[in-house]
Amino acid sequence: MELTERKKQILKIVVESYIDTAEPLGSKAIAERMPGKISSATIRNELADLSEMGYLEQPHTSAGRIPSPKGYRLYVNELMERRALSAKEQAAINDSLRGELRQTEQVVARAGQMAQSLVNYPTYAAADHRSAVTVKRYELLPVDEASFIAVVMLSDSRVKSQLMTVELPVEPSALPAMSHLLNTHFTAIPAREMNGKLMGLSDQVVPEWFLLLNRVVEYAGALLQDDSHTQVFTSGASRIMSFPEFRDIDKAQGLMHFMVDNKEKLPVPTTDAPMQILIGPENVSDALKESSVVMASYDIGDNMRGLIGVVGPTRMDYATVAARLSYFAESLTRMFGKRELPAKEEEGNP
Amino acid sequence: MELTERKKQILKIVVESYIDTAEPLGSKAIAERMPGKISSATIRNELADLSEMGYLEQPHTSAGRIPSPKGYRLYVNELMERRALSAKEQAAINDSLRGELRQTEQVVARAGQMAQSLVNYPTYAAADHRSAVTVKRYELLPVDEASFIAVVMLSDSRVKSQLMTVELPVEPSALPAMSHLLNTHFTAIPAREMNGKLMGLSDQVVPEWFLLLNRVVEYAGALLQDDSHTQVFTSGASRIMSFPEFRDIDKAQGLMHFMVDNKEKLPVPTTDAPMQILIGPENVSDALKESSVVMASYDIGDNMRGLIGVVGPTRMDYATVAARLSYFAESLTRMFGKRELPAKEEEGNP
DNA sequence: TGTTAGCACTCAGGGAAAGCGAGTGCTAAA
DNA sequence: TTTAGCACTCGCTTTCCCTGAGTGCTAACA
Repeated sequence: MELTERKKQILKIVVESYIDTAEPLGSKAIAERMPGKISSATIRNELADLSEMGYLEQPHTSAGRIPSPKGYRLYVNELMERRALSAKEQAAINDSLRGELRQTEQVVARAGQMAQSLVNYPTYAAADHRSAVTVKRYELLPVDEASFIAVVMLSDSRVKSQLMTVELPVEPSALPAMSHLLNTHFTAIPAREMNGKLMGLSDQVVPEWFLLLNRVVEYAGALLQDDSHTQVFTSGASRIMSFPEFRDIDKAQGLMHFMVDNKEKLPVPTTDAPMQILIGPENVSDALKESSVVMASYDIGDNMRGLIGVVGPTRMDYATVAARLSYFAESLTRMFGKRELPAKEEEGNP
Repeated sequence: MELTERKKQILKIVVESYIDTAEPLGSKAIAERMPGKISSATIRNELADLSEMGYLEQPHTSAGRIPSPKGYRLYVNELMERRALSAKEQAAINDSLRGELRQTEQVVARAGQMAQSLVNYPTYAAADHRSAVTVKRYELLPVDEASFIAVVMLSDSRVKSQLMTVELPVEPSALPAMSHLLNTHFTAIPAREMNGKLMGLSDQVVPEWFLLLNRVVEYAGALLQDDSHTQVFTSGASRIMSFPEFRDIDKAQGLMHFMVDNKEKLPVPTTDAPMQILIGPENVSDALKESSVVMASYDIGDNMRGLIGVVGPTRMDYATVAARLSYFAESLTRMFGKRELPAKEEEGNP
């Protein structure tokens, strides 16, 4: 059976109406919205075809039609108008970005919140390193005879530091030498290579240093493997419950549990595309089988990628969300994509 | 009217049964649970008295009785058995604390999660500084000709650092002198005094330094006022929905919204008591008027206080929650209360 | 004076029955 | 291929009734 233009048009009407009202749409209502004059009987024939082809479903025999996931997919791929944002909408986004740009570390969380207020669906946000982080430089600062500060500079220009106390007194004059040793052997390598390495250097290392160096190396290793940069933030999760499809408490709970207590398992993009949409059963997690997710990514510095996800019912307003989210992501890239504090790489420019 | 022993006993039975089943309890059922043989008619007389005194309520004329907030309050203050934990329960808590103690900064979040699994109600966690944080020491480290690392050590022994780039070249040799200046004038003072101070020192400051120093002072000021230590973590919030009193989607949403999107407004202790309980309408926030909150605090280091809160329906199992939570808070104080890296105070011991 | 038995009364909750109405599929004619 | 007509389906809502748990009150009892 062929998917004629008219069928597509009908599908589009059904999808958009259902997005709007969450009510099934019947043949008569469709007929009224079709351009030209077509009778409801004709529409019924078309509807039967569309159902047979799997683009529409019927909640029960005597109800109107609603889109199936396959129907949404076609809508998103072909039918949806890739709307540009109105000047007003763009201004709203730009306004929300103006001002409060904080530490790189907080950009992600804020971005999620802003997106939330833009799209009016729950959102989540996270960041990922595009390539492995390594240590760029160590610095040890004396504090008093029993403690010192370890400063670790990472390849993505983050700087981390920690106060450390050791049992054996620290000889302040020895710290530069130790820093040097660390900088020589423990930079630009992945965490897993760090573990054994100190052992291998035992002939070069004064035994008294060993404990202290070990502490620093352990700390650096923990930083590299630290998953706090993988931390996921959600905003407006409770809004889920205002959608009629989640008025059912058990469904709502399933989704809420996922969004607030299992954030880490929220989907991440599987492609490099600037935007990706997962519709209902296309989601891997069971909890999301009745929801859709729109994801967009943006650049932070030259080595990180931020992610914003929007969660909603399968009938979410893809056109609006996609338009706003992609504009927002582009704006973020524009703002944070080029590091305002360029990190000079050791290898340098040719 | 007097609150006789028997009345208290009846109240206790009603409260505990209602905590257990969330169902109103009738005179007959109460009579069966009373020691000795008392007829349900007698109980009914007592119930009428207790209702009149405001300790019990009736959902409707022909239902049994349920406790009023005043009834819960009496229960918590007088009737509840302050249970000690069984050895098994204590062991469970100790086990959960063993092992993964991370950075001080993460203790709070983990503590909330652990508490969650202990009490089976949603929890929240936060930390507060008992006294104002100030900067204890600055250190500026050269990176390259246009950037340096600012290391700021705070009075609570946290160490923060940030990479900074300045337009004017940084003369590495000048950094120690700048550090010294910062350490002389910008330590041990509150953030609000920092703002103007640099201006007042303009005669002592080489003009070229000004920009750079300003950046560092601003950074330090931001750290002191940083509210990230006021960040609130919640665990298991979605569990709220499994209580019958929150099967109503709108109630559930109200509370969820509060817990996941308005965490900052969750109650904090108003007294120094190790544990505080807020019952239903005793809560200030409207969203919590039908819930109860049990809060406990513990020490982190010598200058911070962690908070754990448990949120549940008014009929929450106060006895169990209070017992577990206080034991848990005590354990946390034992673990983190004395800083394992003692921060030497400038003033020192006498 | 407190306790108990008895009794009429109340009221939420749970079906069953009935009516409504939106929407369908099918048929036959245009 | 489109349209009008028609019988049929089925989820929702409303109404009504019944049941049973639980009450308050009264009068008798210890």
